[in-house]
Amino acid sequence: MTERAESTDNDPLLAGETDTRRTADSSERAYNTIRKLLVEFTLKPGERINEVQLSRGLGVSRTPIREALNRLASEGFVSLTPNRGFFVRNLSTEGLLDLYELRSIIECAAFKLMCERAEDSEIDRLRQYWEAIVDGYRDQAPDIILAEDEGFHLLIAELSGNPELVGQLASINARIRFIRRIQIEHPSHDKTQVTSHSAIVAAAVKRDAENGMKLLREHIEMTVSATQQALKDALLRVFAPGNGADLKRRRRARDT
Amino acid sequence: MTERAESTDNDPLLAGETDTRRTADSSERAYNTIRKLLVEFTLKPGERINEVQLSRGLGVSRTPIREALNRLASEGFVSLTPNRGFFVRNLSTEGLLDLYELRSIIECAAFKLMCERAEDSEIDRLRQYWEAIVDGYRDQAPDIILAEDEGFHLLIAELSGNPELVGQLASINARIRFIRRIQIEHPSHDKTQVTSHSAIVAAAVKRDAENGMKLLREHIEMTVSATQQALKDALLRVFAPGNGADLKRRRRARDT
DNA sequence: GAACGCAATAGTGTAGACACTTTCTTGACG
DNA sequence: CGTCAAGAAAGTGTCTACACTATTGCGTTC
Repeated sequence: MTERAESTDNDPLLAGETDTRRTADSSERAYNTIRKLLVEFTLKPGERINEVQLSRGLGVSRTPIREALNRLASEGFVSLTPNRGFFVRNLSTEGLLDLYELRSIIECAAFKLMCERAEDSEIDRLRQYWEAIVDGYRDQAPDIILAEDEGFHLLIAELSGNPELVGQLASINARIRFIRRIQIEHPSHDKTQVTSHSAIVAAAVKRDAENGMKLLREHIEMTVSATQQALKDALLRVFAPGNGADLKRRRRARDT
Repeated sequence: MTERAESTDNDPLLAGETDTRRTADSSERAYNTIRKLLVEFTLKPGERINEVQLSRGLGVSRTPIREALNRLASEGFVSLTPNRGFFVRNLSTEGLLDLYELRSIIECAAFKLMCERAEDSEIDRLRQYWEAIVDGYRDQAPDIILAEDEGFHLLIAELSGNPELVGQLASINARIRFIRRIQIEHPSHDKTQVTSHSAIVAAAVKRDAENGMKLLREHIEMTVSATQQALKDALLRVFAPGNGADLKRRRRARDT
């Protein structure tokens, strides 16, 4: 998924850009809005998406809604079954593990390639990026931490020199972002990320691919278990017994 | 124990489905048809896609055409610029290398995971798959070779136990399929794949992750250079000066 | 009282129309 | 002659309408 060519003429190479579509208007706004609804669990996992209702809510017709949903389907947020419509895809604990595993694979590969190919000045850019934010890191708002963290890892991907890796990582990030946010806000969130990142930067400077990959792998794995717990709590909260009013008519629970 | 919290009915498990869309009708057919047009270079790299023309050609309205194009955009086949429409994305030589690199990363990781996790019976499934086709492999039609080859590599991804890897690989395959076909049909195509695959199977049986990954990496890298030449020839053929009839109005030839 | 079938309702899938933007054409002006 | 401008043509983005499918609700039968 996902790249997009930007402007005008066809920029010849597959422009490593990261996000593919830009419908400027309703369609784009619909995409962003619906994505937010998904990310914030306003649209709940397993739930059927009512296009008409959504289109009323957003004040546009069903056409841009459907375009946005199609895009979200390609990106794995929702699924579409023939004559029944779109459903919110639910990321189970298991699916989450798979995604994190993929992320680990991509990031480790990116780190290795970065060590092999990046200019010294580029590596230095990574160092600078981290040093610029490391001090206030712990104290930021969750959204800021999240953005800075994603930025750090994305920068590694960029320095790998392979735009496809950037695209992949960005796409993965988008899918697990809501969970990461939940995890960051969760009481169990420890701030060892700071030391992890510093160590990773150090490995990069030394171009020690092996060690850096190991650190990355551990860094990612470390968050997984915490995230699992956070996810479980979040799902419990969203589907807490007693607020059944939300799920008006859910007789058939088979989804995805 | 673990998941299966009490969210009661809607069990939150993600059905690890891999592919998400299924529009059954015009939209699905449009998707397949357009994708074929792209893969076969009927729609040429850099070219602007005319929705009206396409919809006439397929005998449907623009609505399903646009849905298909949106999907193809998310998958990287085409790009969309705001008020100008969809363009055929052109895979440059450089972009091709990036894609192959990504493929190599995914496949190697999948192989390793397979070695770690797969049941013996599953590994045997891989062996059987290959043995069943190895004999007639060289003599098949290009499309068959391609499908069998993809099937082989996809099976490895499946045996990794991570559906995300399967999805990623499938998506990559789709994007480079047309080039692979060109390469298979190209005179330079040597059939060393047979021995490569056999060696990879052997490594899998021995669960020798290191060696298998090395073989895979070489196997993929080996095809890259051949493919590059094949791609160059193909582009030359498609854009050959003198067949301007095809491109009715291409005043701006600035592409690729 | 429960299962079945049929009508009514809700919802998706596609078509066609219209508004607005981009692109092309033509003609005037330097 | 070349440049620019204005109008015409082509094309996209979105809306509304309608057909067809799935779902719900109700009445009938056993």
